[in-house]
Amino acid sequence: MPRAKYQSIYRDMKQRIEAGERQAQDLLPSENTLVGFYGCSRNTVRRAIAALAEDGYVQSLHGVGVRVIYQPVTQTAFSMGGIESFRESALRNNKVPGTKVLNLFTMNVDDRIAARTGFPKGEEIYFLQRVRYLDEKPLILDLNMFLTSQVPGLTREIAENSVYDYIENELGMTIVTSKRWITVERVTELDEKWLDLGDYNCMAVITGQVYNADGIMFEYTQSRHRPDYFSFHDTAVRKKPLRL
Amino acid sequence: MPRAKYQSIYRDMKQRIEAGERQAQDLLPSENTLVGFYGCSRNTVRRAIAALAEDGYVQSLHGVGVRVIYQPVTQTAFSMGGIESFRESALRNNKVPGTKVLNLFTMNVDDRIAARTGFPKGEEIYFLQRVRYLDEKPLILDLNMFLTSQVPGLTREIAENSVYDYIENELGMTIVTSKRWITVERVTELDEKWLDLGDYNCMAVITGQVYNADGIMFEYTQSRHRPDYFSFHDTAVRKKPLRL
DNA sequence: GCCGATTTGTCCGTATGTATC
DNA sequence: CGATACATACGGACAAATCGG
Repeated sequence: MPRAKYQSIYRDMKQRIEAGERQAQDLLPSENTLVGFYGCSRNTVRRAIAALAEDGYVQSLHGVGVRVIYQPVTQTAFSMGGIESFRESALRNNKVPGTKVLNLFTMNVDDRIAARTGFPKGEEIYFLQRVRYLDEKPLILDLNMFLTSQVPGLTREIAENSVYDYIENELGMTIVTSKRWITVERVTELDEKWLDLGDYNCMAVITGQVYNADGIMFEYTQSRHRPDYFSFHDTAVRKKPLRL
Repeated sequence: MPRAKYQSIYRDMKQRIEAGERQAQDLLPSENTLVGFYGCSRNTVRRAIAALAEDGYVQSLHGVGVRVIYQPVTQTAFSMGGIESFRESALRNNKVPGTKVLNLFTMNVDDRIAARTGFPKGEEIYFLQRVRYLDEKPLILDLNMFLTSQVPGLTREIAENSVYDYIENELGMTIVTSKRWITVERVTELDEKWLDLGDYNCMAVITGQVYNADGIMFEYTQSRHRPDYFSFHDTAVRKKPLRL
């Protein structure tokens, strides 16, 4: 699968850390040692290490070594990170995913939608609304808009399973980048109608734009989560000590 | 400041994009062209491009080129991204920051705090609670715990300004990695006491652990945001099309 | 459909700088 | 000071994807 050498090294190192071969605070073998172990150049080892650092698994310490900072997570709520489909996230969290399609139709982008989503006015889009279940509980209200020119042939049946699976495997499109932002918004009538909210009057909302390999924004998403089952994870690396 | 060549190239390219020299959808000059322009090796150009891609400014397209996908953001709410101090974020968002210290004392980590934060039991910590203002409005309730062994000499005065500034510039400690997660929680009495919440019964909560260059988790943070002024941004790159 | 030019992706070897101990 | 380890940079080679003729 990972044809690139640095990727297989990255995966191997990652698995070793997850397996507990190196505990938090331990130093990895030096880069030069790893060069010998994996039979590759130092550049290649460094790429693998850089990828682990981005995942928050290790951190490089100049003149010292590479320290493991990975700690197994204690999972509670449904967590999302990276670009993942609902199905992928659900399975990663050991939940049984379910989907009910509320609406699926095509329409043209008007001024209001153009301003909100960033789609060009006049473009034809699919408008898709779904309720997402985890272990039978309705937790998420999803709104998706796809450019029909980019995602043709979308059906209710596909929407009930994985649209991303369809996009990537059937249409052969490559999803590359997504921009997302998280906000907290008031519950709407739709939220209350389809989800079990108790007395919460807020929802956790993930809004996003997804770009394909052509650099075209082909999807706009809004995912409204029940607050008590929402968790978003992130690891960040401080680049430059900003001076203010 | 950026002594590394690839960083100054990164900054230059970034500024040019922000200045509108290249619009979204445009292709950058090819890597080889940039090698000539900046007088460096191809690897160095590629590092700068990789950094721009992580920022969501460009995306590389195999066999095609590097496409600009940066679009100037329409700022509404207060946004936080990367590892930034409150002051840094506030200034970046053109707001006037203010701080009121509610509590600052030392204590020892008990079982309950150890379980919640990940600090070792028995360690001495600073316990700091603050209200954060933006343009005079109380919007954020901050809770910080610092290992006193790592952040000695913390005073009320420092807490009223930037603790991070103190840590990095006075103590000379380098902040490297942070893990954060975002959740939505019910309002507490403290939230209601110090913030103007209207009838919101939820808060956006950013919880995080911060590691220094020694790989020691020296800070635990909980930042409780008023929902209508909360926004968290993220760009993600899909690495491998997961097969399920 | 094939071929060749262009462009990005991967990998290597080497040299030098810099931080730590 | 010297040894070790990571950081940066260069130059070259080949692979893989894209696009036009």
